Amino acid sequence: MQVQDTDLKLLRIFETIVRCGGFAAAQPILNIGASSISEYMSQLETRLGLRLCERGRAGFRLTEEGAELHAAAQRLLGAVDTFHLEAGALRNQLCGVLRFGMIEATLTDKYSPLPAAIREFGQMAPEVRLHVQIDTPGSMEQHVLDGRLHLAVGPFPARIPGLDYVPLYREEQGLYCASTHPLYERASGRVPVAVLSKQRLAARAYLGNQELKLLRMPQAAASVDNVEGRAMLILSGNYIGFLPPHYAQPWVDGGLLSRIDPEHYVTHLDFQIITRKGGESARVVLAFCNQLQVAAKQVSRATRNSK
Amino acid sequence: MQVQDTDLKLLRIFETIVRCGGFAAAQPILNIGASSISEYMSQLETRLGLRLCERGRAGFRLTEEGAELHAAAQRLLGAVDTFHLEAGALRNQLCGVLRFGMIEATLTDKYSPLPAAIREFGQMAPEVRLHVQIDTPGSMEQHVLDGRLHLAVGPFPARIPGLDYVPLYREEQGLYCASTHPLYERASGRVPVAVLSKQRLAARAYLGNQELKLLRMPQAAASVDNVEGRAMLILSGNYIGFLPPHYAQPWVDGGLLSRIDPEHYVTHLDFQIITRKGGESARVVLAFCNQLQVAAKQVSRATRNSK
DNA sequence: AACACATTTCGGAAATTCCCGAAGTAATCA
DNA sequence: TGATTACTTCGGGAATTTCCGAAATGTGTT
Repeated sequence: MQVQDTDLKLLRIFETIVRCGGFAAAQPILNIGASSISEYMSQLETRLGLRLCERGRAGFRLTEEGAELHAAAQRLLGAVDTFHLEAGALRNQLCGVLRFGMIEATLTDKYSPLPAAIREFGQMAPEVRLHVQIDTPGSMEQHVLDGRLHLAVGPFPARIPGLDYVPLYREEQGLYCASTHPLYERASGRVPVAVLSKQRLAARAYLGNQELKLLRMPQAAASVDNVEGRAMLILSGNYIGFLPPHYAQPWVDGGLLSRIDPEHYVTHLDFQIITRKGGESARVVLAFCNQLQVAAKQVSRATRNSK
Repeated sequence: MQVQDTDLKLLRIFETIVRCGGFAAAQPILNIGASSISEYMSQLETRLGLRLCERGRAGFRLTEEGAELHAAAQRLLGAVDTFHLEAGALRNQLCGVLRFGMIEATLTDKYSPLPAAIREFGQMAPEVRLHVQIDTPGSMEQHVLDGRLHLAVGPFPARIPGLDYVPLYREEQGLYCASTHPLYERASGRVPVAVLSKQRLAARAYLGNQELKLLRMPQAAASVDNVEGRAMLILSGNYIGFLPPHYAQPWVDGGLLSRIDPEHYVTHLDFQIITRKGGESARVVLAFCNQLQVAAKQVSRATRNSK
């Protein structure tokens, strides 16, 4: 096989099919007929000498090799986007596709600088298209390292050499329990650590044992990196867990959740920007990082004033 | 502009032209007519909206943007090669283009594991084509980081986070002066540091002040990363400097160079393999690294036995 | 068994790409 | 000044690519 110029098109088509989860779903997006899609896919498989996916009436499923090739294709297409950004920068134009990652449940945080930064950046560089990906910190670190993402925003407790970290803002984290939980009645008052440490905690895997140490627990009863999943476990009444207040508020208002001892159990998650070290970042990436930092400062100033 | 599939071909052509140093020289290598080359280049320039090079009877010269775009193109083409290696590995075949870098003047070193490793690797993976680049350590570090090279072999005194270092072998370094140098007559005997430190040293920039410290010198009289250039300065009679004995030997035999106090001024350069950290290295890269290590062990064993 | 659905195969028309040679231009060399 | 070199422009034919629709295939569903 030879990765020739034409193969880029095949890879792009493959990537879209995977993203859509099947030929049929990709058809309107690729805007070509079903027969063409089928032909391109078998062409790609022939070139690679690999079966990439099972398909047919039974449904669409990537083979193991298909999944790996998909990751490799994303890295390559990421490199193409990076080239595009760099070429645009040489023309003193900001254009191309900026790929960035963020963790979920930051949308409802009114202190998040992301919306403001995106608005400003969009006005400054209307030619730049954004590709946003919602993912876990660990996965985003990987993707920034291998070029699939240009940058990512989230809490990154580990410090990976090869990445640059820039502090951005903090998000408050409160400890919550459900109305059906034994602690619910006494939640608003003082709750000693000794009591807490006997509870079952739904912890975040990506924070390591940070949460456990704070609550003096030996181990987590459950670990979920997803906020929605964690909220579900807490709402079940079997677990306590940390949530961002802005996310928990609707349930607190509805009487389904209560914050446990807000005086004593406040922690903060430090949100950072990560970018790849070494590879001379395209100007667009720098511009966006800059916008993020400016927005973060504005938000924090506004917050202080309103207090 | 859009980086479309076709543009990869244009970039490849551009890269070849730059490597050849002109349209005319690239013509036989690309195997297409002069008119086609000209058309492709203006097509690329139009797409990018940039003038990439000056050409004409006056000679070929990259513009500033052209040079930057060339680097960006190399990174992109490097990513394509990497994809190719990864795709080949999924098929359990070792194929594609392996890009590796080395410093000059290791060819004449009979203790270098490179020739043996390349021979073995070539038999093991005949489908893999090698792209070899001779460069300075600093530049190779950069190129491994940004994906233009898969690995490099050389002395890397700095430890850059984001790179993996594997020790490979050591190269002896002797201190030399020319027959026209004041020290020549007494070179073979004991030469105190106090005398040496008054000499003018042709040092290697990439070693920092490592050589200077050894000789107790405040600063280098000249710095050249190139062995040939350093040899030239030493042969001029105005400088002393370190050279690998295998490289200096022909001049020593011809009475033009002499090694200074070999008993006391022996140093070693530790050659290492560098690869990129994090990006899951293609199996081919790992296989080649492995071959290098095996060859290094064999060479060192053979050396010990012959002593 | 009949049907619906997702994909594949096939043939072919339209569009595009590839690349050449001939003629032209501009700068240097003799 | 004229020859030479290095590239550019233009026209056009051959080859390839692109993509469609019609028919075929195979597999779950009813």
